[in-house]
Amino acid sequence: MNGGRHDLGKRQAGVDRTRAAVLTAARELVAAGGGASLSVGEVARRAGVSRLTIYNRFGSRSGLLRAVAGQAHGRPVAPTTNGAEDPREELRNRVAAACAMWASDPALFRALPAVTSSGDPAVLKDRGLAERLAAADHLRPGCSLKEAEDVIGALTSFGVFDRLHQDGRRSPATVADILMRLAAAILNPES
Amino acid sequence: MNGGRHDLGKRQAGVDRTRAAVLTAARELVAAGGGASLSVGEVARRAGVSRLTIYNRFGSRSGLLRAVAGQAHGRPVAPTTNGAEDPREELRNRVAAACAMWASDPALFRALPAVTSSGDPAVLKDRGLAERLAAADHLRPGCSLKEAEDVIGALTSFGVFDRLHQDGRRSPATVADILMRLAAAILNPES
DNA sequence: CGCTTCGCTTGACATACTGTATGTTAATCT
DNA sequence: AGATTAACATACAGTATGTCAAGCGAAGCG
Repeated sequence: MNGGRHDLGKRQAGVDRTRAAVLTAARELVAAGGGASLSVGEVARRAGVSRLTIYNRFGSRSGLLRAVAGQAHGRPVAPTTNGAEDPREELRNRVAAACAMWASDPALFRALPAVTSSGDPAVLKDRGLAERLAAADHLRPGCSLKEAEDVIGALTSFGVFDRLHQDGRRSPATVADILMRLAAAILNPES
Repeated sequence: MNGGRHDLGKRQAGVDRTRAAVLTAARELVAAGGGASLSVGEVARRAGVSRLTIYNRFGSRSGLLRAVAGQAHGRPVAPTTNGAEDPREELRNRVAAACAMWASDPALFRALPAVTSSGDPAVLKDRGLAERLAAADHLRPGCSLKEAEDVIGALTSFGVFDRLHQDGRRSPATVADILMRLAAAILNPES
């Protein structure tokens, strides 16, 4: 016996559609500002499903919000432009990718931390980037590996982007330029 | 007529003590992580007052949390070391003051935005600082006034400090040094 | 001293949300 | 056909926020 597990077959499509509808509704409501004061019933009403269905799919209110956060942080906007030969080029790609991601739905990312109660989970944790910069001798003398990592993490965080983005008055590309000028503080000035 | 207002006299001390006890209890509970899931009853129990007293003082749960945020952001840690003659020195003081403030209770500031649902209210808005830097020709050529302001705001935000502070593994002074190196990106390189 | 004011308390109450339990319906798979 | 599963409705316990009414006690007033 396969554990009594049934093959859902055609019904799986309906299940996925239901799950997607719930996640979309929850994401919209979170982005609309109702982050902390979001009720499961409201999500159910907007998604056109029963409240119990949400509990069956996601277990609890926290589970639902965690799923929203996971979905938001898991969708890469840029086609993962890694693999550049020059680590400094990789850094620029990394900064640009972060800006593009945050710009894709600022309201959502602004409301998410109030919901997940765990700081930005290092959306794109590139621990290797700082090491590659150091290996290529591109780090400013006296700048430790840990400092480089933390500075990159801080500069690519949503909070920094959001302040520089200014509700769209600056383009994501302009923000990325500013961030790269700031990131120069950890780079080797010569060449 | 003074509106029939009674002079509280000695009782005013008790009122202030009650208010302070409530605010302290709420601040501790918020810092303890119960930011979003904080109940008025829990605060009342910890403060040793009635739940209704909190409603009388602060009107509502939101009012209480707003009072906590206002108190936290309103207490200057450094004796407002403004008035330096060199704007660049003023910038350093500003960065150091921000670091000292955030370091005074990181857990509280970490939990606050999840509660006030309004981003950091620009704790120390020094609009004049960027203008003084520009007037003294200390801004990097091509760096607009708005960019300077926003970069200063971003670098002195709690989120950036918290990432660099690393739960105390870096001292606030070290964090301030890193931030000053980053801030050099908006300063005029010559002299 | 009598009286009033005002902060604070207790108790009860209406409403809303979370999470669980029970049972039903309809669709799909074996 | 029979088993299985997603989704449904209803009801329930527990807890949260706010509101209302009545009362106590300390400090002020005449």
